[in-house]
Amino acid sequence: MAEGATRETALREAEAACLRRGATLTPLRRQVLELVLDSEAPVGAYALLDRLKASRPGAAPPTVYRALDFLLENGLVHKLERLNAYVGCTDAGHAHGHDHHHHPHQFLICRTCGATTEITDHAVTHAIDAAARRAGFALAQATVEIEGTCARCLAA
Amino acid sequence: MAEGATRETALREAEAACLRRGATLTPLRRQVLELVLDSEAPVGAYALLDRLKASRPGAAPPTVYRALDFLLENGLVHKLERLNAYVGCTDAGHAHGHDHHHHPHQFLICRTCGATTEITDHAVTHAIDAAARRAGFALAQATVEIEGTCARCLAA
DNA sequence: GGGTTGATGATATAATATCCCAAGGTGCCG
DNA sequence: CGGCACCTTGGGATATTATATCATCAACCC
Repeated sequence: MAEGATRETALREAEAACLRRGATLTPLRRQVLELVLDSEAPVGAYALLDRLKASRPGAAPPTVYRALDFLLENGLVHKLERLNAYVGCTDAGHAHGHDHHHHPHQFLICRTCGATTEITDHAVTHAIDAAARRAGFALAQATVEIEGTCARCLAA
Repeated sequence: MAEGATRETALREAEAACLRRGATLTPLRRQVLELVLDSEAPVGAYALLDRLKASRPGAAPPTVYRALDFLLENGLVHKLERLNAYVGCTDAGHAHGHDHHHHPHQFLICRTCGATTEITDHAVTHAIDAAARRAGFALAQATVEIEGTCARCLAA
């Protein structure tokens, strides 16, 4: 995120995805999405709320949580459970391949710089599917959050 | 958990593990561990606190969080990030194979009955290791939480 | 005794998330 | 037009999860 071009692309794709799904990307929701996309690292709900207040003084926790719920539902952002923070979905256009909004994905979270990378590793996905199947477990969604040190911080 | 024999075994192994590690399983820590082991499903910190108060009226949030921190450090319990809840580690004796306390593991969480199963699937572990390596990422710890419906609830 | 360390007690506060009710807007249908 | 259903937002209160801080106490070492 954060390189200008990507942000605009992501926003355009978000609007297209909502259109396809019959969902409405209202100004408020779009603004929260912009705030998430503008963050380098995962961003907490209350940090979003603070920034939102600059243009909407009346904003309260439910304001941002409702918008986040919508964005999560529609696969436009993801939540990092270990951090209680949110990131934009960078798997541009995944909706083409998936009717459902929860495409399989994993995160690499750097403990040093906080940067978070979304990946879609099919070997991981398959191994998890297989493990669930072996346990007779019907998988709905898998959370994979890998913590460590990113390549850039290792170099430094 | 929760079948009598397992509980006692787990407690004995916990004491042995602490001994090996030079850590002290004090009465308080042991009691919190018992409370976690006695729960069928993952249990929240404040639920533990309520139960703890029965025998320790003065207990406060830090009381239980400090005990949980110790138990997490020593690999005796795990935290489920999606649920903000805690379970006993059922990988009995993993400390024999791992000097460090964070042995690789995954969870299967049933949305219907809440039951949570810890598994250690080497294919998943390897796939994650490989994905991290490919990204030049030094893995410290991976959180894998698989949500869905367990075999028993599927049958019903 | 004096000093250090580790564990606990106790109060307060921070950070994250949800509930509830009301108000406005939009479209649909009679 | 009027009424109704639906979705979205406003706004306040509250619930839930987690940490900060300072004091106390016991064990141990020298």
